[in-house]
Amino acid sequence: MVTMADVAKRAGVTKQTVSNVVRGRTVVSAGTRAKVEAAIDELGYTPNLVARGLSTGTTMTVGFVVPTVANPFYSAVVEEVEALLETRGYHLLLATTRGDGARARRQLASLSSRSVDALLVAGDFDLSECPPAPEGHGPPLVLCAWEIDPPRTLPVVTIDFERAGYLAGRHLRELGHRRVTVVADLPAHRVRVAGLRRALAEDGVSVPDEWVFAAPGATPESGYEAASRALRDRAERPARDRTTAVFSSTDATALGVMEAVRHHGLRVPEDISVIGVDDIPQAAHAHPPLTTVALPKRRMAREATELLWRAIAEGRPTAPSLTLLDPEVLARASSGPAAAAG
Amino acid sequence: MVTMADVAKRAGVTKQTVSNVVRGRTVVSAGTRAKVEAAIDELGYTPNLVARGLSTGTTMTVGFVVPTVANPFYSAVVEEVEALLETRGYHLLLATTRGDGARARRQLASLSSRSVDALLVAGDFDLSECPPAPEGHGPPLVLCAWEIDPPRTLPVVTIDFERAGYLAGRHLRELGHRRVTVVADLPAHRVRVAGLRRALAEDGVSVPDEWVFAAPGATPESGYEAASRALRDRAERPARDRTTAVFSSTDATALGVMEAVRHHGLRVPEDISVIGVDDIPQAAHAHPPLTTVALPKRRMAREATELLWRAIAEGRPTAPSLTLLDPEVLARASSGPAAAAG
DNA sequence: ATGAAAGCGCTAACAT
DNA sequence: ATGTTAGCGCTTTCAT
Repeated sequence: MVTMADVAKRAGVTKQTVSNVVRGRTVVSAGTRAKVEAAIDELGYTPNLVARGLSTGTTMTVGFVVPTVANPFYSAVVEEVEALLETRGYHLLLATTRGDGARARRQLASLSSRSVDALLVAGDFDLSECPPAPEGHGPPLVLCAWEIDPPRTLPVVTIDFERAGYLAGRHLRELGHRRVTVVADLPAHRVRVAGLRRALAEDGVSVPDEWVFAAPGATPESGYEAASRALRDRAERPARDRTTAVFSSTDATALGVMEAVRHHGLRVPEDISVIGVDDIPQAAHAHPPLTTVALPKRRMAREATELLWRAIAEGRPTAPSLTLLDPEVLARASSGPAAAAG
Repeated sequence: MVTMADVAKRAGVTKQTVSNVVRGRTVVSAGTRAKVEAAIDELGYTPNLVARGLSTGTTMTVGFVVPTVANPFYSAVVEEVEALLETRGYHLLLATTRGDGARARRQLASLSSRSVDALLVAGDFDLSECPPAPEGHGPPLVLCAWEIDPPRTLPVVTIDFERAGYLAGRHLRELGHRRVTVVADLPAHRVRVAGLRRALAEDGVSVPDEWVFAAPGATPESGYEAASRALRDRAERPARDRTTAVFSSTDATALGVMEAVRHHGLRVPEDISVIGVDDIPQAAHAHPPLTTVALPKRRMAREATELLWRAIAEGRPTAPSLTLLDPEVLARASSGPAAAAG
C-alpha cells in the first residue's frame, strides 16, 4: 500500500504538505501542489480513510438499521437515504434485523462501536419493545418509521400510521361499508387497525375481533392465506352479515387478498372492496388497480437525513423531536360502494 | 470516550492484557480476567473498531456496489449477502449506482479507499462498459449478476441470462407461438432478448426489430407504456400477423404488459400469452399468475459470498473464475397455447 | 508556505 | 501470564 509518506518522499516534501494538497487546502503554493499531485498520480496514492478516521474521530459513515430490504417500503427508504448521504460523500453501513429483537440489539451495539458518525434506526416491532437509549457514548441516534410508541427521548421522523388506518376507514365508511374484515400483520400493525376502528366507530360501526385475521410477514402469500380463512368464515354467515370490504395492513398482503377473493368466485370491488397501505409500485398495476393509503416514505427519508446532518454537525446529544408525516388515500378501482345489504 | 488505557489503569494492568481479554484470548489468568471485565463494565468500555482496523489492516467490512435496491432482484441479493456476512461478524457497506456509470466508478473508488476487506460488485450496464480492473492495490474484488460480457480476469458468479431468454423462447415455442413481441429494458437486457431469439430461431421463427419495444427502468409503468405501443401496432396488422405472445425481460414490466393487454380488451393468455423473467414475489399473485423464468438470485448471493470469504482468507490476488447459474421456467397461468392462426 | 513532533486507540512482537 | 516498545497512516499542534 502506498502511503502519504511515500508520496511525500517522492515529491520532496513532508507528509503535512501532502495532506494539505489531498484535502484541498489553499495554503499550498502552486508549485509544490503540482509536484505533489504528480507524485500522487505516479504512485497511484489514495488516502486511507481508516487512518483518517482514527485521527479525526469521524468516519464519514452513517449506520442504518432496518428490518429488511426485501420489503418495498424499507427498500425505498434505504435507496433515498443512501442517495442523500452520497451527495455529501458519506457512506451507508446497512444492517437488517429481520424482526429478530436479539439480532436488532446486536446490530445496534456493533454499529455503535464501529464509530459511525450517526445511526439511523427504522422502526421494528422488536426494537419498539426496548427503544435504544440515548446513551452518553455512542453516535447520535435518529429514529424513523417508528410505528409503535415513538420514544420521546430521541429525534424521530415517522409517519402517522394510526391516521393511515383512520383514512382507510373513512374511505370505506364514505363508500357505505359497515361490515369490514381486517387482514393485518399483527402485532406489528396494530396501530393501523386501531385507526381503522376509530374511523368506523365514528359511524357506530365496530369490527369484531373474529373479523381480524393475522397475516404475518406482509407477503402476498400470507395475505392470500388470511383472506381464504376470512372468506370461509364469511360464507357461513347469513347474507346480511357478510363482509363487503377488506382492510389490509399492507399492499403486499392486499394483492394476496384480491387473489383469494377472486378464487372464491367473488368480484373486486363489486362484491368486496379491498384497500391496502403503502402504495408500492405494483399497487397501481394490480388487477384491479389497488386503492391504498400512500405512505410518504421518501419524504420521511429526506427529513430523517436532515436530522442526521444536524446531529453530525452538533455533535453528541441530539434534542428529542417528533415529526409525524401525513399519509394520503389513493382511491383506485379496488374499492367501490358497498353492495346493497341482503 | 473511554479507551483501553482507561480500563487498564482501572484494572491495574496494561493495555495489552485488556486487549487479550477483549478478544477472548486464553492467555489471561482467571483472576485478572475478572478484574478487567469488572473494569470494562464499570466504565462502559467498547473497543474502537476504527483503531483496531488501522492496527490490523482489517475492517470486518465488505463493500457492495449494486445498481439499486428498489428492484426486487437486487434487494433479495443484498438481503441474502447481508445475512451471510452477519454470521461471521462482518458489516455491509452499501453503495448504489442507479445506472449512472460515472457514479458507479466514483462509488467503486471511494469504497476501495475505505479499506473494506473485500468488494462485491453487482452487474450494471454502465459498469459493464468498463469492467473494474483487478488492480494490485485495493481490496479483492468479486463480481456478481454480471449480465453483459463477464470479464475473465476476475472471480464472477452470475446467472446465465442468455439461457433465461432461451428458456422463455423454448416455452413459448412449445406452446406453438410463432409471432412474439418483446418488451425489454434495452440495452441492459439485450442478452435475454438474444436468448429468446436463439430459441425461436431453432424453430425457424424470427423476431423482427419492429416487434421489440424498449421499456426503460424495469417498472410496471414502462412495461405498460411499451405494451400499449406494441398493441397499437398489432391492431393495424392483419389477423394472421398478430402477436400471440409477449416476452418481457423482467417480471415488473410483465405486470404492466398484462395490464395493457387487458385494457386493450384482450385476454391473458387466451389472446396473448405473457412471460417474464426473475420470479419476483408478486409474480405468483398477479392476475393471472405470471409465467416466468426464475433467476436463482439467493443461490447466486450465497456463492458470491463464498468467494468473498475465500478472497478475504487468501489475501490480495483472487483467481479468476466464472460460475454460471441456471435459471428455470415456472409455467403459470399467464401463458397458454397459441390461438389458432387467423 | 513548509517542516517537525506528537498522538488518535489499538495490536503485534518482543521481553520479562 | 503480564509488561514494554513500536508502529498502523493520518491529522494536529507548534515551529520555522
